[in-house]
Amino acid sequence: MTRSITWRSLYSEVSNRIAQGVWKPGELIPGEVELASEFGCARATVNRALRQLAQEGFLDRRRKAGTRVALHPIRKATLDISITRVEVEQRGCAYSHTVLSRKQKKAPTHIRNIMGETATKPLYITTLHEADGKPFLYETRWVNTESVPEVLNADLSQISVNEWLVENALFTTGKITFSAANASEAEAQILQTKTGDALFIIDRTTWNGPNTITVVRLAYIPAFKMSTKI
Amino acid sequence: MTRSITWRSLYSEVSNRIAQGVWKPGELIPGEVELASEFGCARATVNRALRQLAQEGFLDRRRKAGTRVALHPIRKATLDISITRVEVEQRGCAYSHTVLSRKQKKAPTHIRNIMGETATKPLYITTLHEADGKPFLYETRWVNTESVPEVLNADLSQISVNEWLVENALFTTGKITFSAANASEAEAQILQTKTGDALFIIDRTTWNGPNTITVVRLAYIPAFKMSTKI
DNA sequence: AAATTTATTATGTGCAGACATAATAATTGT
DNA sequence: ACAATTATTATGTCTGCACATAATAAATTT
Repeated sequence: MTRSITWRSLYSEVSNRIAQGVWKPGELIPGEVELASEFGCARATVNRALRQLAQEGFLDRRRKAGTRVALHPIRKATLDISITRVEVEQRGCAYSHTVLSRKQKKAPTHIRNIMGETATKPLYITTLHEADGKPFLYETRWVNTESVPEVLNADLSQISVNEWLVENALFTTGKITFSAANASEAEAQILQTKTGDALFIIDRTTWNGPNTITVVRLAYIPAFKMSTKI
Repeated sequence: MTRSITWRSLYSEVSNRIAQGVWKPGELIPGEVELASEFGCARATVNRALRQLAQEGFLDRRRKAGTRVALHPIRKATLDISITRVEVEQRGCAYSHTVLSRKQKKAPTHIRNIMGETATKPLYITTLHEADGKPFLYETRWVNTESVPEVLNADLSQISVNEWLVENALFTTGKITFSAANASEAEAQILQTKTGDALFIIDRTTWNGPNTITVVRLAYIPAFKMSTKI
């Protein structure tokens, strides 16, 4: 018996037709029923392939209107946000970290605006993450002690806050902002670089439902690059 | 007749169980058959929901081994990489651009290493993209004239290279690198900022099959931030 | 005990058919 | 001419079933 068409092979075929310009941007491609008969497979199989391509931004699909090749192929770059230890280890480096400070205190206004006024006395922790013993990432973090009271008793010398939170505080949504900033004098000293050097910055806020869990700022060393395929 | 379970409702239910810790990180959750009977729906529906959750990094699924809640929920941050015009317009600003230079010349070594030695005399174009008339993004781009010879005749005053390439040169794969860099004297002047200011940098290379299409570096103004939800 | 083979099992995928839904086109009423 | 209503249609999704595949566990041989 001949192997039947797989949705992946159909996916490839459609990709190729787009890549080679057989179907041009903005153009309406044949409907699912027509493609199913062309390729001799079930409509569900066509649907699976086209849905995937649409999700990846290659196609625009709308009921009744049909399926078009994306006019402005909004490529989606997917960045894997993992814990810092894994990030360092994936670069083939030995990971270590040092807790620089840790205290409960009143948050400054801009943090209270994010965490809400109810978050009295959050925990403020600064950590230096190291790759092969050299500075890699300076993390400044506010943890809402009302959402995650157990953090006050956690031993953060063995496992970083970063990792502790991932395993102990679940979150449903988050917001990430990427930007660049000049290193302040303090940051430069901690990261062993020069004041004013351009640092790659990630600001991240995470929530579990309506409750803010943590607000964190990650300042990477100047040499840091974050790559992904599209 | 009662409405049947949708894969989205099942998706929500499973999300909640993870978020609320009913199913904890690393834990094995019930199999598809069992869930299907619990929720009174077909296995395909369960599969659809769990597959989606796995794709988003909440679950780890392996044949025979079953489905587990992700131990290190590697959150995937998805950035939409669209053309600059759209990016500016989405910020509610009026878009314009100025071609600063445009000539065919021998590429420097680091560009030839990427584009390949065959790419003789690529087109080098520098463009300033403006939001509400003010500098927004400085683009320096090398276009492989062997892959895309038509670019030599394109009128890039009305439509930016960026946009022209998206519509005229299809690409199958690409690589994006995000980093931070201090503005050079020339960059600072073009972006109307100060030398040394931290700029958010995106380097992007795109290919169509084995052929390099273009190598581009985007230097954003210091105030630039790139956000996404996770 | 170790290595190899065989069974088992949960997910992965394919099919045909049915109905749901959203968006558009055609029709009707004013 | 315009607005409101009614088809029409392509995608979206659910069902029930079957077989494929990968990974593990069990059984067997060496």
